[in-house]
Parts: sequence; C-alpha cells; structure tokens
Amino acid sequence: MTKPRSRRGGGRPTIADVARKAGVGAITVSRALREPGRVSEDLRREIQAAVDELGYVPDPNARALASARAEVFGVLVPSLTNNVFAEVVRGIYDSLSDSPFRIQIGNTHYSGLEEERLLQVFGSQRPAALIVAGIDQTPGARRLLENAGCPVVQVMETGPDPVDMMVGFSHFDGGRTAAEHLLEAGYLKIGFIGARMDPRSQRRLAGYRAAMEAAGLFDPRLITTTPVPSSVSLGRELFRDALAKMPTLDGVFCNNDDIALGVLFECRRASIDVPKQIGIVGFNDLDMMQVSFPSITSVRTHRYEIGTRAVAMALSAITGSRPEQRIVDLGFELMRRESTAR
Amino acid sequence: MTKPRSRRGGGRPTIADVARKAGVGAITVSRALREPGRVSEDLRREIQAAVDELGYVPDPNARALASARAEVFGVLVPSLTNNVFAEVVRGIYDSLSDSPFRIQIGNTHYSGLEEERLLQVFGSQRPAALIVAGIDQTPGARRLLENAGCPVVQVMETGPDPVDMMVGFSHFDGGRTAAEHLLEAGYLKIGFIGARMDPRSQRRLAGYRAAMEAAGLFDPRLITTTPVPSSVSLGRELFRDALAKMPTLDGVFCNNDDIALGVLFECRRASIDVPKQIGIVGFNDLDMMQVSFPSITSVRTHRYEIGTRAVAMALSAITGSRPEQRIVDLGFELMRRESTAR
DNA sequence: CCTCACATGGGTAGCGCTACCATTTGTCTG
DNA sequence: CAGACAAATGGTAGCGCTACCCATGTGAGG
Repeated sequence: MTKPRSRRGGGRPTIADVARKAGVGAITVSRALREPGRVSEDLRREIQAAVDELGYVPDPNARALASARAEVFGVLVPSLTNNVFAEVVRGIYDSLSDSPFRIQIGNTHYSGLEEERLLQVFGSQRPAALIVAGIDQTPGARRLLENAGCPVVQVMETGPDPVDMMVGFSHFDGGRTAAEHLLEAGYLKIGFIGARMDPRSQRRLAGYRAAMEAAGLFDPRLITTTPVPSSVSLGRELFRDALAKMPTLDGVFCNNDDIALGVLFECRRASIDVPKQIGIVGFNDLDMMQVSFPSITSVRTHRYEIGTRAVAMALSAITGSRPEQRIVDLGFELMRRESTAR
Repeated sequence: MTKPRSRRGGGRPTIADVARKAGVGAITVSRALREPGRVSEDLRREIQAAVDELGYVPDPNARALASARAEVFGVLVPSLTNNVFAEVVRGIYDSLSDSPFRIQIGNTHYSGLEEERLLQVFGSQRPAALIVAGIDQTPGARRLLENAGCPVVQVMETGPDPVDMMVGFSHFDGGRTAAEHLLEAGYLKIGFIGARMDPRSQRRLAGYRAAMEAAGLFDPRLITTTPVPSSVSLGRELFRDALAKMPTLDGVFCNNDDIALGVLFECRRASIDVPKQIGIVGFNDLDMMQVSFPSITSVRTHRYEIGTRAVAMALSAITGSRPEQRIVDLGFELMRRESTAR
C-alpha cells in the first residue's frame, strides 16, 4: 500500500526529510551544513531548525561515497600501550576533537607486513590524511603511502626522504647526547641496555656508539639488548645480565625510561649506589623520572607536540596550503638529575 | 568521446571491473568475497584471480551504505594514556585483528557530555558494536546506546543494570579487599589517596570506607583526593599532604599504582621505612609493582582480558547467538608483596 | 532597454556496493 | 517422466549523499 519509507535504512531521518521539512532542495541542506556561507541567512536558520527537530545526523558513509573522501585520519602506531605512542595519539586526538574528522588507529605491532596490510585497509576508505610512526616503511608500504592521494605525515623521527611530511627528532643525536653526558660526568664503562630494538632504538644505539667510539671507550660487550618488549621488570633482568657480563660497569644508557627504572630498582636492591657506583640515563623523560629516588636523568622528547604538530601540518595540507617546512625537527632536551650527579 | 571510466572515483578498480574481468555478475563477486560458500569453487577461483590481478579492495563506505551496517567497532574510553584503558584497548585490537572489523576509538576525557557527543557521531555510522568504559552513562548517552541497534558492551565495571552486556569487576570489593589486607597486616591509621576521582575510584573509596568502618577505624581526615589526573609525581605530593594532615598515618591504599609509586619514592626520600612505618597498597598491579624496591602490594585487575572478553561477547551477539551470561565478572586478585609485609 | 556578472537555489546523475527477487540448471521424488 | 525443490547466478533498484551543471533573480553597466 504505502510504499515503505525506506526499505533498508533504519528509518533514521535523511537529508531528504530535512529538505522536505524546511521546504528546500536536498542539495541546499547539504550546502547549509558544509558551506554555510553559500546559503542565505534565512534558509540556514530554517534548515537548522529542521535538523534539530528531526535529530538529523549526516551519514558519514554516504558522504564519503559521494564525495570520494572520508573525513577520517588514519593513524598507524606500533604499540598502543607504549606510553610514547599513547602520548602522540593523545596529541592527535586533542588537536582533532573540534574538527569533523574521525580517527582510526591501527596497531602494527612493530611489523612491516602488518603495516602494509593496515595501509591497504585504511587506503580503501580514502582517508583525509595518514599519520604513520617511523620512517622505515617497507617498499610496499611506501608505495601505498605515496599513492594514498592524501597528506601523509611520518612522525617520531626525522630523516632525509619524507613521503610527504615529517615531524620528529633525531634519535641518533638523542643517543649520542645521553652517552656524552655520562662521559662528561666521568663515567667510563658505560653500557647500553635496550629492549625491543626497533629502528629508532637502533639509531639511539648508533648515537651511543658514536659517542663511545669518539671517546675511545667503545666495547661491544657493553651492549645488552633483546627483541622482547620493554618493561620495568625486563630492565632489571637486562641490567643483571649486563653486570654479569661486565662487572666493572659504571654507567648505563637505557633505551627507555621503563628500563631505566628497572635498573634503578635493581641497584637499590643490590645496594649499588646511584650515582656513585653507577650512573643511569633514561630516554623519553616520563613523569616518574623526576620523582624517583634518586631522580633519573633522561632525554626528554616532545611526544604530545609531535601529535599536535602532525595534525596541524596535515590540516593545512588538506586546506590546500602545504606548510613551507615539510620536515619539522622538534628536538629533545637532556634533563640532568641525581642519577648522574657524581 | 570515450565516456570517462569514472567521473569522481580515483580510478581504482571497482567490483564491476572485477566482474567484467572474471566474466560474471557484480553480485557474484560480492558474494564470493563475503559468503564464499554460496559460490561454486570454479568461479571463486576465477574471481580471486581477477581480484588479485586488479588489486581490488572493496570500498567500505559503499559497503556500509548499501548494507546499512559498517564493519566498525566503536570504542569509548575516558583516557588514552592511562595504562589501564590502553590495556583494554590492546585486548580489543588483538581480538579483532583477524576479523574484517575496523576499530574507532573515542576519547571522552572523563566527560559525560563528550561521551554523548561521540556516541552521536559513532551511531551515525551504524557500527557493528559499541564498547564503552563504565556504567555511569548520562541518561542521554544511555538512550543513544539503547537505540544504537547493535550489541553494546559496558566494560571495566559490573553493575545491576546493563544496557546490553557487561564485562568488568567490582571496584567496591577491590577497594575493600585492599583496606582489609592492610588491617589484617596490623596497620591502623590507613589513609586513602586518590587522584581523578572518577566513578570507579569513588567506588574503590567506598569499599575502603566500608572496611574501615567495619573495623571502627574510619576517619574522614584519612582521605586525600584531588580531581587532577593521576601521576607518579602527584602521588608524592598527595602523600605529603596526607602526612601533614595526619602525621600518625601508618598505611595508605592508593587509588592506583602511579600514586603508590609516588608514595614509595617519597618514603625513600624522607627515610620512612616501608613496610615498617608505612604500608602501601596500589591498584591495578602494573608490571613495575613487582619490580620496585620494596615491591608493592597491589590489586591485580584483568584489563587485557576485559578487552578480549568484550569483543568475544560482541562478536557472538553479532552472529546472532547472544551469550547466555550478559554480565561477566572477571574479578581481581590481591598480590601481597613487600610493601605490606610487616 | 538589454546584457552581463554574481549570488542563490535546484535537478539530475551518479559514488560502489548489496538487498531483494528472478532465472536457470540439475537433482530428487513419487 | 512430470513436478518439486534446491543450488547457483544474475538483474534491478536503491542506500544517502554530493559533484556537476543549470535556472532564476538581482543589480550594475552600457
């Protein structure tokens, strides 16, 4: 009899319902919502009233299909629980909270293959922008990024050859700075302890090595690493290993703060005096580094800002004005604390 | 002359291209991809070959529009950096990594209004399922959840009145257990220290209070809280405040492990013996609790499992067989350690 | 008075996919 | 061997929205 108002849709109001109620064409409703400047004041008010009354919410899927562009930021990180990436993601969320853009996070689990797979999935939605952690994409992933047809920001690191844009800092310099600080403080047998040696960790290690070699103090036995994910308890274990291997160790540069905290706890437990017998430097400068006893020297990185800056760059690229500076180095800061104050 | 193959699309292969190449109808390609059982072996192979050759990836937006259902799990958490929620989210991701479902995370910043706004946005996509943290939704949010037309799982807590399904544990019991443990260990002036007093923290406080009142030892001056977000450094400060207010304090139940760690560090710094002079209990049992020196007693919660279980329940509801048990209590476990071993 | 530019609004035709229904073929029953 | 029925495939008509183009009205300029 009466033809069903919509065969499949859940009966939610559509743009046509709003248009009918406001006595205008559907396209005008669409414009009123997306480019208010192109619709007269009067109509805009009437349309808004109809929208409110019906409780109309545009269907993002239909919108994406029609405009060949989804209002989605795709974000690819290697871990969700690692505080470092969580902070970057938080920066991204905060910067995007007042925009129409939704966010979709992919967890690559530090796997290049998984990254490729996720890029495929993300790309199929025609996202408005992509933010990916790291600069060491597989060739396949890189090709996907280049053909994504949207702004791409690589974050966490800077490097010579961006796909599109980059925000980060030099992990090599960070590692070197940490090691140099220990050397300046008078430590000699300075170990490197690292878990989950991803490419960024590798470059921090390379920086450490450069500093040690420059001082003529490098020894491969000073290095203790594992592919296992980082944790405080792992820091403790790795430190024991390092000490067993090299009992005369008098300093450690820890690949991150979890490890550093584990080292500190083990020192306390084994009655090793920090900083007298062992100097400790962490990486990232989590909040707890300044509170611990003794407080721990660490390389502060600007993780939240990396997220906000990446969004700012992507947004300006979306609106057509690509930022003049395609590679942004946010640097880092050595926070000197008690753990190296000999 | 030749009509453009597609006016707006980026020239990516569509299902029609695949169909043409495989010499079948578009609908058959669609079926071969979604319900392989309904297409003969031979065609399936040919279609797969065409898909591979063209590099066809279905457009999720078109799919969602046509089927009135997006393959998306909406997840709402109050914080992205809080390790507790990060673990839940990780469980969700891991459980969904082999499924066709994408994940969209919303950050409510502990705000009921923001939660409502995000539910509106998420709902407009017709998600396959919604997972939301907590059970204290605003009336508006609750209505949106009830009308979402998809399975809903409330996580982190259990309560009497689920919108649909629930996975969590009793924070009241957790708080009470922590306080009772301190009482049994012989502590008397047991303080409660808590940051960001969200509803779950409030219930842990209520549990603590119940235990203290049962022992006839409750005193409001034992409670130190703040709405400020939790951190290790905040733990230190709040402990100082608590001690200033009540110098005879001999134990603290910390609302979470960050706070507990801050308390421990302050004790070391002020040469207060743990556990002799002060007993400390944390909440959640992060990895570092067992490594610290002294190790810290904490209430272990099953955060990752909450995520995986929530997904399992949602998936079975999607496939039509709602789980018999709509409320799942995953419990908690008191981990006794040095910080209360008097 | 006509032409032209500009501002404002609408109509039409898809975007790429799937729900619904129809058709074809082969197999089984009585 | 007719009729019933299931399995396999296809055609048609949208899903809700926006790109593209066109229609109308207004005022300025000739």
